[in-house]
Amino acid sequence: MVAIKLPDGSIKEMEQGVSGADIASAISPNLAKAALAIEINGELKDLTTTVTTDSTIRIITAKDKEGLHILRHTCSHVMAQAVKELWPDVQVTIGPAIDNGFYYDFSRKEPFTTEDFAKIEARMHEIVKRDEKLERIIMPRDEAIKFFENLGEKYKAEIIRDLPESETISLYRQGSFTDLCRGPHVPSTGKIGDAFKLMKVAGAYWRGDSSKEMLQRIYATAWADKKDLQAYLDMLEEAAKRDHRKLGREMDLFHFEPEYAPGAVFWHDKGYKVYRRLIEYMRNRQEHNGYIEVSTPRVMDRVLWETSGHWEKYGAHNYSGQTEDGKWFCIKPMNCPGGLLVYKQGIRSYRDLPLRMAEFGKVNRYEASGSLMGLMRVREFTQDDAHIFCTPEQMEEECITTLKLILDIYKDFGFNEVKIYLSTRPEKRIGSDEIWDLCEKSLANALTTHGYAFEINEGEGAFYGPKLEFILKDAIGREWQCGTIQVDMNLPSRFDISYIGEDGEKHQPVMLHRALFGSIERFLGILIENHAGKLPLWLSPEQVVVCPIVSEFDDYAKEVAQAMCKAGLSAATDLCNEKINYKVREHSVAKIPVIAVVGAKERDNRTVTIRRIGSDKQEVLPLDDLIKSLVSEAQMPHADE
RNA sequence: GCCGACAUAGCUCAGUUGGUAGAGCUACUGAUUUGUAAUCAGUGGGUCGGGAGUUCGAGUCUCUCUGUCGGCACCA
Repeated sequence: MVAIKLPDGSIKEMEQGVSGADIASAISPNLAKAALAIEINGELKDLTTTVTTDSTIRIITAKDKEGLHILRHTCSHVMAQAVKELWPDVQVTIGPAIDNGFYYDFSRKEPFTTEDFAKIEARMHEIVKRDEKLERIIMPRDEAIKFFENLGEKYKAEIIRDLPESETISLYRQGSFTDLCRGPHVPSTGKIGDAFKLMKVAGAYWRGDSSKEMLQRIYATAWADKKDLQAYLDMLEEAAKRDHRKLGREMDLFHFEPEYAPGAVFWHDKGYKVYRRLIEYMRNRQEHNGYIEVSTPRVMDRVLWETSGHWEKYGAHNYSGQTEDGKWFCIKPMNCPGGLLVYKQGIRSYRDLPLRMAEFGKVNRYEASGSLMGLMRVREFTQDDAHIFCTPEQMEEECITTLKLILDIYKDFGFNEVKIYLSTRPEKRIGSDEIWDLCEKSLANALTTHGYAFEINEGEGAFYGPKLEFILKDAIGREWQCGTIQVDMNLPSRFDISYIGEDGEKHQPVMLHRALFGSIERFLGILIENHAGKLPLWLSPEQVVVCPIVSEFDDYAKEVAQAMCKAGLSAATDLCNEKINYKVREHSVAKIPVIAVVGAKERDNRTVTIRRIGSDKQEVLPLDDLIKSLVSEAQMPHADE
């Protein structure tokens, strides 16, 4: 007998060799039906796995995060099976579960079309109905390679060849389809249900390597039930409505000129107001947190980037050209050399450190055409950049101070959930392993000792040093990378900067790069999507529009708007000859935060009826009170620090 | 950059098997003076992304360039 410990703490004595399925049945028939897998001593296993020693177990269903993941993974096998049944000459590669669903990469000459989706889905439903058992097969490596080669599946054979010798080779078979897979999987295809949907087809490189051939990836979404599926589809629809490119046009914030300036923003009056407001906010926060601000040239000699090492790595992505005198200039892709040259003016003492040097620098990078995306990825953008020069001893504290400032600033924009990643040394890098060890450790230490949770992004650091990355979660759960703090062990030596220490000797300072918004353009895009265009009052380019019911009240409307403007609000009037319904619709679409309506009642009582964006409630307020409360609401956070 | 889809009026889109471009909204003009998401009527607006080819004839077919979208790769 073995002792089976269940999640509620109870212990069941069961026969040795009892399977996960047996345990589920012993607990309840409903659980047996819902069971997808079993967790034995923290490890996820197939339901057919037998328990031979005393163990703590948990039966996994589609209600569990892990269960859904397994269901999606099996669903990807079902999709591959469907594709193989329909087009036997297609080769299969990999098909993992991902957030919200799964994908599978296929190798096939003809492109899959969305018309094929209906066929594939129909076949998948058929396979689910067949309720084929998934069988785990362990195979010796050579035999497995031969097995897949005989099937003509060269990608699978390649994967097995590259697996470490120690790895057990497991295959999963359902009906006529067998796939190389670690597992675990649901016991039979019937468990998948019908809450899945093929979403899109896209290209993807074999093994994620752009030098290798391109495969066809089919993305699909899968859920425990139809209700969850529908909720997900609704969320996507909601996200599409928030698309900043669409809202940017509707709100008259900015536009692009794909022909003349691909990937560069033309800010309109209103959009530029928000842009300036963001800088104003950041400038204020920086000034109160010990920063100085500089401005350095946008066009500088290419030699600077050769010195920094960036030319070698990113030369092709720079905008540059030769002038008549034979010099080769470069539009700056980053602000660092400018900052360094400012630092190098005069002799720095340890007393000057930490020196926090900010710059709202406009930079240009020739990003790959396929990577451009609205405001989120552009070829010309403004960094809220800063370089912090400090002594090695100050580094940890500077990191923490900066980190605290970042989190505090995000809060002002309503982002309370922020993930922190520590990105460690990439394959291609400079600097000795000892220095990398030191920098990575001190970043990790700083986080741990101050109680910040973080995850490691293996190999994702910059070539010159590790970095912390800050990822915001927006109102509909999407994640956006914004701020970063980077330790630079490259530039201080390459530009030979120094400070005079207490000992009277020259020392090399540590250099930190940090950006909190990251790019003003991108951050603004994120704000638009997060708020679905309904920016908070303090960021809104137009805060109030005053609409008279009929032209008789134009004068009062003007008076109201004037009083508001005088109080520092941005208020306009809409005196056009339209019904109030039309005006309300018009300004709601334009996302004006406050629509103020005035008619006889209002004029006679010196009141205003307001309607806030996103609400259909009306509120009547005395003019003076309204102005007072709007002025206070429109106050920029920390304005009075 | 790579794979796929797409590019028609300011915006959203229609345009049958190739036969010479259409709607709604916007804009403009007029009427209407209206109490919380579209008042009515009229008018204007397009070398169908650029270039080349096939054809008697191309928005429609082919090639090419540019760009956009969805991914991949990249992201100092």
